[in-house]
Amino acid sequence: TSSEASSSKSKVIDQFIRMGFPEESVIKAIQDYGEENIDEITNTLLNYAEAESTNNNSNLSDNNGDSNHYSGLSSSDEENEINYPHEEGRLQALIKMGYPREEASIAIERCGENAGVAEVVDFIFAAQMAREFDEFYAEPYEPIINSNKRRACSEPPTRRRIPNTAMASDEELIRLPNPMIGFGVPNEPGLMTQRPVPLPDVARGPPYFYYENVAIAPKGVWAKISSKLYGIKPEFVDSQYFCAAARKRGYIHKALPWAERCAQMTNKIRKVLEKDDKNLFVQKEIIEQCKRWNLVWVGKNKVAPLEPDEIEKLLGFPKDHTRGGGITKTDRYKSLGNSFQVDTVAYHLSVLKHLFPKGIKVLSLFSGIGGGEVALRRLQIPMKVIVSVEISEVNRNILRSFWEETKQMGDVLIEFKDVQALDDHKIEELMDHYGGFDLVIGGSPCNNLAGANRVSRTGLEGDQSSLFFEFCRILDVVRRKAARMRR
DNA sequence: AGCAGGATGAGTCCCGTT
DNA sequence: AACGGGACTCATCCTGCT
Repeated sequence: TSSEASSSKSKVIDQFIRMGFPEESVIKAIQDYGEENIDEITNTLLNYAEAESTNNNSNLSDNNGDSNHYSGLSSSDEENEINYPHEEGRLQALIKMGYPREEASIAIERCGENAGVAEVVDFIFAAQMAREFDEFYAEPYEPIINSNKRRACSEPPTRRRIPNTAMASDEELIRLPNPMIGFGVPNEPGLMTQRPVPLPDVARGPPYFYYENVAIAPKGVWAKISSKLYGIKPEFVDSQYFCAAARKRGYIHKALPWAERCAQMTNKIRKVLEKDDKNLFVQKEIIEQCKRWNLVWVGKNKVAPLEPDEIEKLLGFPKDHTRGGGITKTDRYKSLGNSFQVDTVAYHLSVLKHLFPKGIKVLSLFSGIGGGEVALRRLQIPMKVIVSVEISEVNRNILRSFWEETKQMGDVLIEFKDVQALDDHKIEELMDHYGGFDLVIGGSPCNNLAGANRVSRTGLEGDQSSLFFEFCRILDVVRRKAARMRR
């Protein structure tokens, strides 16, 4: 903020501090490597962070308050953001930071006039990483840095050759990370794993899209999904890091299991608790059972299954979101069970906030009770257009009443019953009418993938789960049409 | 209809031991 | 490496009651 010369430097520092690294470490790393060697700095900082977390993770309070003002998503982000209103200003800043003029100006053009310098820098990084990713295809070496073995990635990126057979099997095997904390979680600055792999070139261009399904699917399913979605690697996250609901989803999210049928169990537990001898074993057993059946404490010695209201809250929906309009309790359980966890999705979608200040146009497939829409509203991203596809009537009613209640700016909510009814021609027509879509979002049916299914766990080709291919089809049409519209 | 209870089982991964 | 036990899972179907 003092002078322009120093502001470009502090920009780099700021960026790392915002990623959760201690300020002094950042400064030291930059002194050691020079601010242009971002990769080296990142590796060094990761090493520090790992050493820190293994040595002592208990004495966080010893730090004085000054050093931990890196509150991930807080509004201070916006205040620190230095906007260069004129293209020339931003270009100069980037060149000063050491980026080639040509690369910088392309990035500025692609990011639009409202983009801040930090965003443009992100874009350049992504482009650089994408190029490296391409090399991988030309000349095989280990593509994915295993998050659990950070040591392997903290070394300089030596390119180890691996046999071709390993390449083939890698396509089949997408390993679930443990723990599933995604690319980092609010209030846990130290935790960063499994950053989504840089986008392959084919995935570039609008619209953004967001796909979700159960993490623990039959073997090969996620590899197939990934290959159909431009080879982008899935991100696996457990919502327990965002709310009190612990479920593992691939993207990306998590919903609640069916846990309302356990009257017997609650009585058993009450009886046990009323006895005197509650030894350690019994206590452990009780906690175990509560977790298994998803019971909550509702009084002395009393546990109970979750009410729909409570599930609503856990999943991040507004109170009574699924209530009313003649909806039965069973239907509420069912609809909620199939939904997004709003906080988790909102965290992922938060990157869109500054990209669409004037509103976003969304194609929402398998909308359900509108988890994606609620997440966008939570982020205060105005929704100009929602085209929603949802087969269940009760769910469509819920989404419509949410829409009417919240009065989005465009007042446009178009509903379709069936993804298959949304044919290619219809999509193009809608895109012509509204000027394209900014985001395609949806989670396709998990029935035939979910472990709890005893009857028809038939995989991605199953009756319902095969609708995933409709997601791909629609996304592809939207992308190609968008490309044509840009010309 | 709506609701609650209960039976139904396998694929996958983790983690400890051999 | 290989093996085995344990834990886990956006489910489905049927029954019986109100």
